Amino acid sequence: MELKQVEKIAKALGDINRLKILQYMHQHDGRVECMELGNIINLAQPSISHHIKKLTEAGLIEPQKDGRYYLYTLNQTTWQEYVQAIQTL
Amino acid sequence: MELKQVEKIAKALGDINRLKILQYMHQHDGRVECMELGNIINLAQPSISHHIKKLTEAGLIEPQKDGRYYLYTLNQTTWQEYVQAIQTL
DNA sequence: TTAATCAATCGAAACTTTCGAATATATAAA
DNA sequence: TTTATATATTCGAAAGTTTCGATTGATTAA
Repeated sequence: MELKQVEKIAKALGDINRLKILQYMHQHDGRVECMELGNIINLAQPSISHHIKKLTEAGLIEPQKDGRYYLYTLNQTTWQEYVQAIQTL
Repeated sequence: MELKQVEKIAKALGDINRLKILQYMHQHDGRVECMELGNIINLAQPSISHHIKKLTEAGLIEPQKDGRYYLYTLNQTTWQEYVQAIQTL
C-alpha cells in the first residue's frame, strides 16, 4: 500500500466518532445500518453522513443501498492492508 | 488501548511527513538524528520540530538529548499496541 | 397523486492543523 | 567571555475539518 493511502486511512481513523462506527461494525459482523448510527454516535444526521463519506472515501467501508435504507460493510481487505502497511512500515 | 489514544495516534499518522519520518526510522533500527530529518522531509526547521512534537505527544517516538543533538527512538511498545488495537478493534 | 422517511448536499460558523518567520534556549567552539 | 550551531517555542495566516440547520432527492406508504 502506498504511503499516500496509509495517510488517507490514518486521517479517517483520526476521529473518535469514526472509530466508534468502525468498532461497532467490527463487533457486528462488519456491518451497520445507517439508521443505527444515530445511537452509536450522538450527532445530527448531516454530520453522520459526513463521517460515513470520509470512511467510504478512505476505502474502509462500502455502502449498499436497499430501498430507502443503506447498509455499510467493512472492507476487510483495505483494513488488513492498512494493518499490514503500518506493521511493516 | 483506549479509543481516545487510538484516535491520537491515528491523527499523528495522518500526515505524509510524519509517516516518512517513521518509515525512515523503521528502516534504520528505529532511530533518527534530528539533523537527518531535513533530508527526509523537505520542510523548514520549525515545521520539522512541530511534527516531531506530534509524534512525541502521541507516544510514538522518544527524544534523547545528547549535547546539542537529539536522537529520536521509536517506541515499539506504543507502535505494537496501536497495531493490536486496530486489529482487534 | 400526496405525505412521510432516509440520506446526501449546501452553506456558514467554529475549530484545528499546517507551516514559515521571528525569537528563544541550550550547548559547544573559539 | 563571544560566537556559532542545534533545536524549541511562539505567533499569525492560510487551509482544512467538523458541526448542524436548511434544502434536496430518492424511495416507500397511504
